[in-house]
Amino acid sequence: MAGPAQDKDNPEQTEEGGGPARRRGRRPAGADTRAALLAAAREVFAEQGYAGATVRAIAGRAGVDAAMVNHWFGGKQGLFSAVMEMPKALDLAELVSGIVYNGDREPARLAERIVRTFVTLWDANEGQFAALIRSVSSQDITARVFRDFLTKEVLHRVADQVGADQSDLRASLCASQMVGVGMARYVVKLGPLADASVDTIVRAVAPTLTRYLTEDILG
Amino acid sequence: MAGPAQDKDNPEQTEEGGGPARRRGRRPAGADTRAALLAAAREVFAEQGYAGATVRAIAGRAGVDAAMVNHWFGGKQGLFSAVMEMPKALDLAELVSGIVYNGDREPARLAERIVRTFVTLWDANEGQFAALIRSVSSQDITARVFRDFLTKEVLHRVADQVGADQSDLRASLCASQMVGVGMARYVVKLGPLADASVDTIVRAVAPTLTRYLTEDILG
DNA sequence: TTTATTTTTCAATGAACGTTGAAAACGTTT
DNA sequence: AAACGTTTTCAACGTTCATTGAAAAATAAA
Repeated sequence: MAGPAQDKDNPEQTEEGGGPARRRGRRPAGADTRAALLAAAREVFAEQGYAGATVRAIAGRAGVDAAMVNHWFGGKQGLFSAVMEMPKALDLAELVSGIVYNGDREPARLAERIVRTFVTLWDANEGQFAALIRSVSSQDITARVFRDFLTKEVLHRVADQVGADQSDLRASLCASQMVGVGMARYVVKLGPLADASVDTIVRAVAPTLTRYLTEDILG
Repeated sequence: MAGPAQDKDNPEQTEEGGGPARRRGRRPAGADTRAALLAAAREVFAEQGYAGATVRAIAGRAGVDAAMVNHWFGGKQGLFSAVMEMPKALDLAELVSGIVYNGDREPARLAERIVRTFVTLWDANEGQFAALIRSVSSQDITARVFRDFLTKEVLHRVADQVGADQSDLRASLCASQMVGVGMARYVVKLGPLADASVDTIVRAVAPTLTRYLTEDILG
């Protein structure tokens, strides 16, 4: 990453557009440095992976000195652990609640709601899905944390809605198809799926989820 | 990555188990340093990502000096580009030929052959699928190269087998479900799919591919 | 054989990395 | 108001990184 001809290091410290140079010492009350570091770290780790993310870049985005990482989290690894124990879970969890606890438990419409909600959400936040995949595939412990979260907060709720047997397997199959669509549309950017409208994807994929939720899957 | 207490740097140079210390200068004929670097780089980039992979680690695994990366590829980026332009395509391409050019074009059996072949292959080579995903999601140009390869060498061949309309979309949907199964089984390691037998996965997933290949997908 | 060219390792370079200790600024307690 | 503890930046440290130039060894050409 080093070398003679390299033009990185754009300042981009915080939102203050060229205010007075920050003096040394404790800042005025109200600044939650710890939270700012957590938020910045979540972004940078997702964008760059663990090795690619530098402490200086994270601190820079949070608008504080790199030494604060050591002071608050004991080092880069500690910050990473802290990020992983709070993986921005609320948004997704609330989203799933909105899909599932709806009064309408008819499987075909439940499936359609799942597909449409997630594709619409991922379409709106360009790059969010790819960042999630990068994060999950970059380190083993990330995958473990994500799996625990997904199982507890999402799959079990979907499985509870369908009265069928093998509900865990059924919910996992649904998740696998949704992740596959995301990989094809946002990461690999396969033409036919990347260019398709939300409606097209719903028409194509929702029946697959319906089948996973209702039909006999084993012998 | 630096720090006071750190115990890395296990030699692990090449396969020669402690032979005479290699002398300086050109080595005897027959040693294809360029190819050795390419092979080592493919492994290390897949395992560590672009930022995590060091030139020293790659050269060490190839059994040569780190300076050879500059001599043969102009630097780390050049080596990465060279790796990506030859993404170990032959294995997968030949595999697909075996699945597709089989005489048996009946969609349901074609779908079953696809699912069984890929899951069996990925099961046999533990970590191969995860390494592929890490590689594809780590950098944009990797995703582009992989997409071009997948479209040309795999999807078009599958699409040619089914005489239906929208064959590109159909093949892409099949690929999305297979990638999703791989993510769930090998990367996130979702229990129900990670623990399931190959037969179970075939019974659950193959009908999905059959539907993508045959049924009316657009209203 | 002598000369030239290519291939390889070695040693060194400057940059960037994570980390640390001390000093400075702020809030809190006495 | 004075003392104390906490928070923050700064400056520096040692390490590791990618890269480079020169020397050494092998092959190729003369």
